[in-house]
Amino acid sequence: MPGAKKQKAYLTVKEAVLGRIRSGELKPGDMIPKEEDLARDFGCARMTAHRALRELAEEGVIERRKRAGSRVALQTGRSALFEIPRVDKEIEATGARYGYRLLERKMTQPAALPRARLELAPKDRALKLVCLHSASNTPFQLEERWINLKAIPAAAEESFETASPNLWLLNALPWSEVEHVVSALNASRWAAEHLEVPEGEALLLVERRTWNEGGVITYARFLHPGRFFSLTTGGKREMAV
Amino acid sequence: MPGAKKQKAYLTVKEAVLGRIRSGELKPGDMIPKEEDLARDFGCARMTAHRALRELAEEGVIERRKRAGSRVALQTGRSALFEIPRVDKEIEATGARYGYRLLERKMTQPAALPRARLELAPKDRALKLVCLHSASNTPFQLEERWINLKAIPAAAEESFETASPNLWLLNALPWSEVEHVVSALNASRWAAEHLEVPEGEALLLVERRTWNEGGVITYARFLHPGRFFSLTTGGKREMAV
DNA sequence: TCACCTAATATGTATAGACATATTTAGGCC
DNA sequence: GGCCTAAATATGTCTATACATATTAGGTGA
Repeated sequence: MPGAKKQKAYLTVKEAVLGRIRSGELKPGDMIPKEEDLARDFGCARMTAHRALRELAEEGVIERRKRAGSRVALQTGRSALFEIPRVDKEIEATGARYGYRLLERKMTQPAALPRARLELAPKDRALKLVCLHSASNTPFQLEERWINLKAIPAAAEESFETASPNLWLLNALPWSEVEHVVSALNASRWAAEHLEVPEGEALLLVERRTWNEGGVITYARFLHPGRFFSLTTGGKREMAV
Repeated sequence: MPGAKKQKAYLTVKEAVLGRIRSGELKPGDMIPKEEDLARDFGCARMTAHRALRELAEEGVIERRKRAGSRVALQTGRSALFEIPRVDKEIEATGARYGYRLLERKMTQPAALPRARLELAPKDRALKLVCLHSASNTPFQLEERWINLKAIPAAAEESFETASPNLWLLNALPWSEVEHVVSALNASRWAAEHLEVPEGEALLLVERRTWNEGGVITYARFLHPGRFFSLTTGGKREMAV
């Protein structure tokens, strides 16, 4: 064919199999030809067919077992992946001006909930910060953060007047594991004032904990007006081609 | 070493590099040895080192460019991945009894918002369903769904009295693309009654659209009491080993 | 019949070598 | 100096082959 351009062989195989699944020719539970057959059919090496199927398995489209072969995955309606956008990038992407303000900074014995999240002993102290992120002077995110000083003593020396805790911690820490939990709650009087919304307004709450080898480093609560913030995924996005 | 068990070579390389990043030895922006050197250092083939680095790149830990080499990724605080659990599985996992009830079913010209989401013409009709999912008689999820009958005429014949639209559509459709949007909103009187929460309570709203080659098949709004439903990710989870 | 062993089979990992591709560097020309 | 070209280089893909590993199927004997 004149217009046909050469494609990566493993993508050719991958898309062919995916196409047969999407068209309905192969239904959930159906067997997929074995690597050897695919290789023969498409005129490629088994390793090439193997890569195609491996990626489909990593994406959850098919399920594979040694000796038993490969089948179309059963739970098509399985978990969707979401992304939490970075606040500053998100704001700047819309053309708005990103603003940051430190509202509170104190060394304190955290309340029961943050203390439990930080896995601290009852009398331990932590650094509490409250910050407001805004887009062109409109409040966008209210951040409450507790930092475990035993994990990063250096944080006690930092004012956080201009640098957001998030950025500072990213530079200060070598690496870490993260946990996120998303839920909804009604705006307290305090949150409502800072976010400039009515009391009781529905807010999206993102809680984040970050770990080191040593234990929990920081626990943060991000509050967003529901109308401003959403997590999105998918959107007719095709597989990477 | 006596206790040392043989590990997959590509994981040995992958974890070694990841360890140097986590320990802080390699910081964001730092160069990573080229595949050839890693292969020599670890006594493996270049393909093996290649796979280790490829996976790290797929996970976003490092960034790679031809000729320019590989570096530790800059934005460590980048997007987190979330999972939306499947309602029925989620409920049954807690030991509770999953319940489903159809509250409403009618053929209608959808309101402006759902019509726009379905990308329908002004006079087009769609099938509207309202369903309640519950866990041991406690309302858990209120589902409003619109189905594009031009995309699946067969839906008009289905009562949906016992089978939830989600399951029915999964069986009826060959394959599809999906978009999700998550946000928070205050419970309307109507939603509050069905979910048995006070009016104005913060709810988590998940909107979902599903596509075919033909276009949008269905648009659904899932409402959850904020206290009941949360999306989680991470949780000190280590890389797949 | 059933427990157990063995063979067959499909996927999983590893290797070495080849060529393709993108990008930077260096050289040469004006 | 500025611009173009060519070489150098690191990653990306592909092949062919080999062996490892998990699982199923079949057979064997108590």
